[in-house]
Amino acid sequence: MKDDIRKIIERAILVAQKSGIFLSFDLIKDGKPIVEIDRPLEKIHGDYSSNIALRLSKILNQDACEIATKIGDLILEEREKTGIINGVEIVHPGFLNIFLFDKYIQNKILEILKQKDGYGNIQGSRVRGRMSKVLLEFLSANPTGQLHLGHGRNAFWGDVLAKVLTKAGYIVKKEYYINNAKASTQIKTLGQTSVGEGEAYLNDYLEEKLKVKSSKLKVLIKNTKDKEKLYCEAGFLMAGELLRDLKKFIEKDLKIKFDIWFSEEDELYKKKLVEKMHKWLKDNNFVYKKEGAEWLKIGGYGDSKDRVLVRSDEVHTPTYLLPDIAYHANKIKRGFGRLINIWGADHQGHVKSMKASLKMLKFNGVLDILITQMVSLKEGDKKIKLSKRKGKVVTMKSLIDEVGLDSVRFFYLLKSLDTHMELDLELMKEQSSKNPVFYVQYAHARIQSILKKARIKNQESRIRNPHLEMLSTESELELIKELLRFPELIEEISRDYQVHRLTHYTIGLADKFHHFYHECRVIGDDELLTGARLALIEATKITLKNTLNILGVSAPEKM
RNA sequence: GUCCUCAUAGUUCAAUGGAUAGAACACCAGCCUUCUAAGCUGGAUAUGUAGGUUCGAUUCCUACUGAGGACACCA
Repeated sequence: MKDDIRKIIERAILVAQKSGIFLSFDLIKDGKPIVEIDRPLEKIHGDYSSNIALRLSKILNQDACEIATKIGDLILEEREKTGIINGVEIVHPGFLNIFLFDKYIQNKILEILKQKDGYGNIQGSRVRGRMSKVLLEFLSANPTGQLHLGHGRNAFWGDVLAKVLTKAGYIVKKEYYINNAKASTQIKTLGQTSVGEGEAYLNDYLEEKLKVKSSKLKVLIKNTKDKEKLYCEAGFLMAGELLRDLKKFIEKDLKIKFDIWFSEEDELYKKKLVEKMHKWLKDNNFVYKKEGAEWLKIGGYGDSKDRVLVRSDEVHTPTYLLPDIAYHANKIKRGFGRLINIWGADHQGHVKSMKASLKMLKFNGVLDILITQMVSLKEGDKKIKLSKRKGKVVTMKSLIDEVGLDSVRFFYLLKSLDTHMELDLELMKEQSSKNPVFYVQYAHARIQSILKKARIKNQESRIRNPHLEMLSTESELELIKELLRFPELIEEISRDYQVHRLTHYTIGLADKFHHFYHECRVIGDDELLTGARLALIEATKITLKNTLNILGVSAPEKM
């Protein structure tokens, strides 16, 4: 749609250049077309608008309105031939507002009906080869306990982004990185707690888990003399058990299916990838010794300073940096050209390190790291800090049990990742009945109800060859235009990752539908009109359902 | 002290540099003989402060104020 319009404007500009009306200039700048097509907020400003004349004003040293007028005239010359743009309007200071033929808009319904679940898929995606392969790593919570409220953002965002990118034509793998290396501090600490010699990570949940100590753990305690080794092994064992719970919760309760569960211990340490990376870095002169530790010369690659790679302790344990580099090198080796990581705000300081280390590896693909800002809690005026270790831990489980998954997902996905999300637990519970998710779901249920009635009245077959020109009232045309935004949105989100725009879109779409419902009766005496309107609500249902599917929110048949 | 993010209506949040800054909740006034009133229609209220860039700034830049986070041989 947007592309069609862009092409028409570009063609007009080329014609103007050829005939000497405009000087010659490139239509593409920095890899992007200079002709931008927007959807105006106000409908009196057209179906689409372009600021091209304002942009050209400087290049051509001409008044923007004059330029817009010239382009507009050329577009109108092709009006009948293309059958897309019906009219243009030039508005101060130089906007080119575009009005489409109703027929062109109406006929788009047929495409939606034809594509069904596939509606919204971007056809003929521009990305090919390695760059089309995306590894999306998210959640990756330490296997030391349950998921808390902060994890929800990461989890839902990643899940939805994966679906959007898939629709946009990428091949996406969702990966969960299991931080279970025996050499790591958190596994040792977990192990220490597990054998009853520490209190870190201890809470009701873990205590419950430890009560039913597995026989393996008992054997381990009995047979392992070396304390250090005992902690490592016990931690690893316990992490495995906790992970089983976690996995089940993620798949069953959060309804998120990861493609790959990547075990740090098994995939990186056992397969000696950490060791190999260490050697490679040393061989390539990226490492130097200082104060008994090994340092990585990462400061020269964009990080703010050099970092410790291997500690000065007796056993020379690596810091997180070494396995992380090995991990990312492995992602690259697996053929992914686009790496996306979703991290919590507490890892924000490592973004530079990670990017710098990939520079060392001469990675020529893309690494995007999304940071989810903190979730804080309040009850009334009191702020509560979320902490994994101590204090009040509110788990995702308890929230979902209380509010329901649809509501929770919708609520989380309504907010940009960059905002500091403040949850009022009381309000959330209250909102479970006032949540906009019900507004959206209600629209879907309503459509189903009408379609069901049409089926009973044997009117359903009319959808097949609808007389779409009957859809001429404002509320009908507005609804169709809203449906047509969906693929545009998928395309935009695949570039800016702003998943929450999709959630807001469902509200807007439901809004347009409810308005239409109020204005127009679907099943009536006029058979042609009934058929056309049935086609319209069928297309609305498809679009709404596809969007809700992406969000992971159910589209109920009735409410 | 340095770095990252944020500051919009009473509240929770929107707005690829665009035109009259949008929703929801709460509040007020209307609308069910008709496909689901979990709906529709109407109403009041907001861009932290001071500069700058631009035809045009909530958006970009600088300073300030305030909030959260990160600054380890933890991950």
